[in-house]
Amino acid sequence: MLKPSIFKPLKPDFHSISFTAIFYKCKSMKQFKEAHTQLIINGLTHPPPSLRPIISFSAVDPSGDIDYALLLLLRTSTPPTVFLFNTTIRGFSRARRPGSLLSSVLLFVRMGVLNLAPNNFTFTFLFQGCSNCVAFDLGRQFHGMVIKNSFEMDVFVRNSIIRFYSVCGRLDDARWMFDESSELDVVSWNSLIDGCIRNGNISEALSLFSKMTERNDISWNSLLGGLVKFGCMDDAYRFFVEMPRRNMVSWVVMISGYAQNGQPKEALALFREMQTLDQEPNSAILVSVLSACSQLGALDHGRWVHCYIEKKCVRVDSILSAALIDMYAKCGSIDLAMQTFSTSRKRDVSAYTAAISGLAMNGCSEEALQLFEQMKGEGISPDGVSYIAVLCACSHAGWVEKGFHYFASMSDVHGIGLELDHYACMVDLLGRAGLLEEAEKFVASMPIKPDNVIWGALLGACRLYGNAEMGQRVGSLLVESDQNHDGRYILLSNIYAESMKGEDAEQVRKTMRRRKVNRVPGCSLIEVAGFVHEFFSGDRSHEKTEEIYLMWEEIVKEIKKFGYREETRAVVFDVEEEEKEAVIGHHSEKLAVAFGFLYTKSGSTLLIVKNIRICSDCHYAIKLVSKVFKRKIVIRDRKCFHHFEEGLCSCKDYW
DNA sequence: ATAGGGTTAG
Repeated sequence: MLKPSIFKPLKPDFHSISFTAIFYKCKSMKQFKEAHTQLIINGLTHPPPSLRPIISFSAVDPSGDIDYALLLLLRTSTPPTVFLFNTTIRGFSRARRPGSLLSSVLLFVRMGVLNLAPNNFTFTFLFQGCSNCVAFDLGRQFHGMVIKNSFEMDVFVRNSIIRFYSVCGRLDDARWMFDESSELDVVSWNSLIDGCIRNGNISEALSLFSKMTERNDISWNSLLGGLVKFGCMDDAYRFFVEMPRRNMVSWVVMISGYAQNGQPKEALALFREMQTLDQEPNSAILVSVLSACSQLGALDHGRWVHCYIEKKCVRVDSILSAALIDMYAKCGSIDLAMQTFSTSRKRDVSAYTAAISGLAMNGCSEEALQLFEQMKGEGISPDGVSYIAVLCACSHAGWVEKGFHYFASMSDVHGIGLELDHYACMVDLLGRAGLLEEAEKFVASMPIKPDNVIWGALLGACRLYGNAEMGQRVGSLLVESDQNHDGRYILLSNIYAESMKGEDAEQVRKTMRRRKVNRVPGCSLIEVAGFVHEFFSGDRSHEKTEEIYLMWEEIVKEIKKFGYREETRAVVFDVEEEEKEAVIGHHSEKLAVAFGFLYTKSGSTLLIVKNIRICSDCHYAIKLVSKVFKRKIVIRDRKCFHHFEEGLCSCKDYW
């Protein structure tokens, strides 16, 4: 709340200098706007000195309002200073929204019209904008102007250019700027090293790093961050161990890196190490740990983090809130997710989106759309991510018309840019509904080039509906354009096999072998008593293997009484022929179920996370298990949740 | 009076 003392009393001789003082005390956009209102009410003109703080804040502060800054800048009674232009350009450069770079450029042009000469600050900010937008041609023109105006020896300008060329993929130009420099500082080195990593030249980055004479904490963290972004977690960890001092950022980079690079177990292990060193995690680390829990379906771990947050009174911002909701939802506990959502105090678009997508993936499409409408009713604008959740809800429920309605409203009503992910949802929607021709036409009509994900969605639908003709057409293209993706070959080969084209199926498998594409092995995770256990297909490495296999035999014996017969359709390409028989019965989720039966309280719900899609045999078997043994079983596969209960599945056998 | 390189979510 605004403190009245800032504004009162208003004296009759109040003049603009006093307002400058007031502006300097303001700490939020709201305060600034109220003070500005007072200034206008008092009939004062807009002399630039009064507006400086408000323009700076509006343009640069994360909670600012860049449009407000622009409005004021263009309305000052006397021409604005270079400083004000610089600040506003800086604001647009970091705004990262459509058209913001153009605004920076227009302001730059406007400066010229007003005969204001740009300075070194101006160019530094312009290059930031060009880097953020990867605007190579524009940046090169600014580089020309820098040379003409003799700013190229300014180390700040120079470093911003090094960074600019690096992100544009012009490592040679970046290197040239670096080598030609008479004055280099630690930032120049960090920027070039980051550029090398960005452009895939890890060895050059490491060699430069070893040549650095001055290395502060940021240099180390910068190197770690670059390696992590490039997926080189082993290298990153080596430096993490080696570095002289680790600060909070180092831990964040490593733990979030593991979480983002699909190594959630390593993320949790490092988090534990951090705790044994009595280091307090910050909220960024907790977010990453929650993300790791989501990936593993590690509900106990996730709950522990939630308790920790409450015990330590960690401030729950919108990111942390979304991460908590997402964790519960991805661990199959949609009730806890919704409870967390409804008790969270700040519900912004990300918290809503997490809840909507949680409902959607757990098969509660109706509730998901209701919540979406509620969000809009509260005046919160959806963004591109919220729409992915909405379209996903429609897709799972088979609501084609609704899906198209929302799809159209994205750009029409909310002005949100349509991205590949949204198109992929629509292809999935049509494909799942069996409208394959329409799906193919939809792809053909896309204004952006469809990527492999789009074609993959179409191919999946072909398999589901047994459309061999389209499946072969799409699949043959896909195994060429996405050569390293094992799933494409498997789908195509199965499509051939199912339409009695055994030779073609074999041909696809040969191609796959020739290209040395490895199959990602099916793997299921189950958390029992705080430990995550991992099972592969036909796995015999677990210390309780004998018991587990015996238990599964027992289970099979029982469900056979209720009509279970092993099915083979889905496993045509699962294993080499001779192994097939042995492995069908032992897909990883079955082993996980057996393990769960052995080591959890009877009657408790089992949660299993699988890395690939569940096959129809396992699906059928587990439905029966849920009925015969009166046990709720939740399996999260690559695509959606399966809540098995009383012999039925929440996916309605449609996945 | 302004600058640059390192961190989290849906």
